[in-house]
Amino acid sequence: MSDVARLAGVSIKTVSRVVNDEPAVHPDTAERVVAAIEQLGFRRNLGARNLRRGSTTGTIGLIVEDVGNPFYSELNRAVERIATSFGRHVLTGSSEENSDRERELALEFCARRVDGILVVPAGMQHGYLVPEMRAGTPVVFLDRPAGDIVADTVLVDNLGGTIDAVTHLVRHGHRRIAFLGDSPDIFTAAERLRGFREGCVRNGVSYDESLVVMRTPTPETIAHAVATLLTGPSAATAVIAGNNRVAVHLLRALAHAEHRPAMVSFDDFELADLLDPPVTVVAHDVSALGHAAAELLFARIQGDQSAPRKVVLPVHLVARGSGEVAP
Amino acid sequence: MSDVARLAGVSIKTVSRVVNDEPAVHPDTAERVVAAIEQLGFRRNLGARNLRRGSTTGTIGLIVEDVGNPFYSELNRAVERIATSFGRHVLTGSSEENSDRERELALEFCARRVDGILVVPAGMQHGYLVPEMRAGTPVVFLDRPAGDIVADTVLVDNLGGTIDAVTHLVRHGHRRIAFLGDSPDIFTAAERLRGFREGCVRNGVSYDESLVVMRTPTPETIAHAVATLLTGPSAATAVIAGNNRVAVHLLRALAHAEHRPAMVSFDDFELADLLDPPVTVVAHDVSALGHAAAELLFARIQGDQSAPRKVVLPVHLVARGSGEVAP
DNA sequence: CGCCATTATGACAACGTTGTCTCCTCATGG
DNA sequence: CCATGAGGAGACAACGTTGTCATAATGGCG
Repeated sequence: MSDVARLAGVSIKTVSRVVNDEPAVHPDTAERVVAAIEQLGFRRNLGARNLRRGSTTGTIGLIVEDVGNPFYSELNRAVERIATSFGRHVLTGSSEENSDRERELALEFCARRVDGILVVPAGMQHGYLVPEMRAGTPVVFLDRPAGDIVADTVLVDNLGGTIDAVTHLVRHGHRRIAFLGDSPDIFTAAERLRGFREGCVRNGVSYDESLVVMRTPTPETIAHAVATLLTGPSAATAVIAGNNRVAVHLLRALAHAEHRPAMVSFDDFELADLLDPPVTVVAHDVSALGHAAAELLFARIQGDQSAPRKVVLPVHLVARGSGEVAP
Repeated sequence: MSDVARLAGVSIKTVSRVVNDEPAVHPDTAERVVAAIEQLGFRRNLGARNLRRGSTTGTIGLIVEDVGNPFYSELNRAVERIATSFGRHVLTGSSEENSDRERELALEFCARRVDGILVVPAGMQHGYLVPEMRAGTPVVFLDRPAGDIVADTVLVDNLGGTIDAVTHLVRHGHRRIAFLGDSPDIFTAAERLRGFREGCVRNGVSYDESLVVMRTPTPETIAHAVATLLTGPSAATAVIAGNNRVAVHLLRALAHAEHRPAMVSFDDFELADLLDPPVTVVAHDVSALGHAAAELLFARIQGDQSAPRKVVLPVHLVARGSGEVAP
């Protein structure tokens, strides 16, 4: 800036006035300054500006499990859309389902003075965020709740959705239903398992623990579950996939089976409607989840001091055929 | 920091020493300082730190068309992985295929003093980046080249891949092949169209412009193209989808047709292998694209001054069945 | 016992901006 | 001809850090 000032023959304050469109600068002076800026390729340093003005940095942090997972990238997009409408940018980070990494990212973002943080938590302990929140960085949890602190949270109806899935299958005559979920350490997985159990109870089907597998979905774990639970004379006649990753691996594991059992997937996923038969899913609006959480975050950023809110978004079962297969 | 200093009864410089793990601080003093930091929830301001040290901000910018598109989110993930290994964070932005928005994002990122920028360009004019690059912000273009400047670029072999697709279809007896591509303003779309034409020539098939549609893929535009080119007695017997968006819309438009023409998609996509018949694709390694571009960017950030590089990554045709349908 | 090297600490400036205050000039009106 | 005020511009401090240098207290050694 001082280079620009020297070249234009003015003080740096005048340059500052020009770049900030402040009034009371003579047009001729402004023109000289603009020319100098142009010539030197000057771009003001936003970091210094924010420091001096004590203003916000104009960024928010988003921590998810994996920005490459279509579920989270849709979330990312929804958040970005809201952020842009508030003139903010988004710093993203993947926790890789590792609570240390989550913590590291969150604290790093705070040190960068983001205006707020959206977290899909990996861990169950969030006490480390209390000082940051007290210091004025709002935090909103989404998809999963905070472990041990009270904070704004936006969830989907995991419990109800899974109950619906069970009910749907039972209505189509199934009594032996398997449940393949993600690691039970993950809130949504545990909650959906709870829904599965509750669904069994409500529908008068005995809950059979031997038909449940809760493990991080990989081609191997799912293939093994298929071999154990969905093969042979005592196989389950229907299966519920606990999330989109499980569903995809499950479909692949079943691709060459002579008979695909009835199936419902929690989470919709692209092309589910084009498979044969199309996959019945418990769908939820991922964009709505991102929107709701981001809107809540910006309300906090703009000073909303009301009590922490907990929002639960509805889900709905989309019957497409795979759940209607007779036992 | 001064609050911490006061509470600990030391100077702020000593606090600085403690938070930076500098030697020559008495253990007792350090302990008092740490306690004060703990008590006040102090977190150092990285913005101020970077300003004073003149060091990098530890962030890189990534501009893509849409962070929610699985293609770009996989790219995002690959970039993040490299960035993390270099201790950097990623600021992302979606240009929405709008060159003004791309420019706005890029200049904003520069003003934030990111260490470098990765751009999947939306526009064809990038002169605006020249001053920034001269000022020391490296820029690497990926998936598409810069419009009117010389810069590092990482592309995939669009031309060769589409030629392969045509060859594959011709080998299976097709002579009337349709091509559905994205808007011809997009480099990759134009390049793939060029590959289509070249493929026709090389395989002795007459290039028929009436079998080509180049438009932003939406359910409507694709349905219209299907009605026009893939229906009726003079319909093409095979079709090439110019990218994953086109492919998905195309599959949906064809879902209820009595007969699905032979098909090859440029870009692989999840579940392509599980459709009936599985979709033959021209696959390229999106992660490799992101990795290569990010590695190149970090080489520049670390001072590599060699001439701008242009990298073209190979693609390979994955035959799955949909391209093997007889005409 | 005095000197020097070492250790521990603080004062101060600087990073690149912007807010506040002050100063100067010139036109206007009485 | 002077008081008034508006318009234009600069000096200076401050934002929260850290690098440089200076200073004070310690201990070892001749």
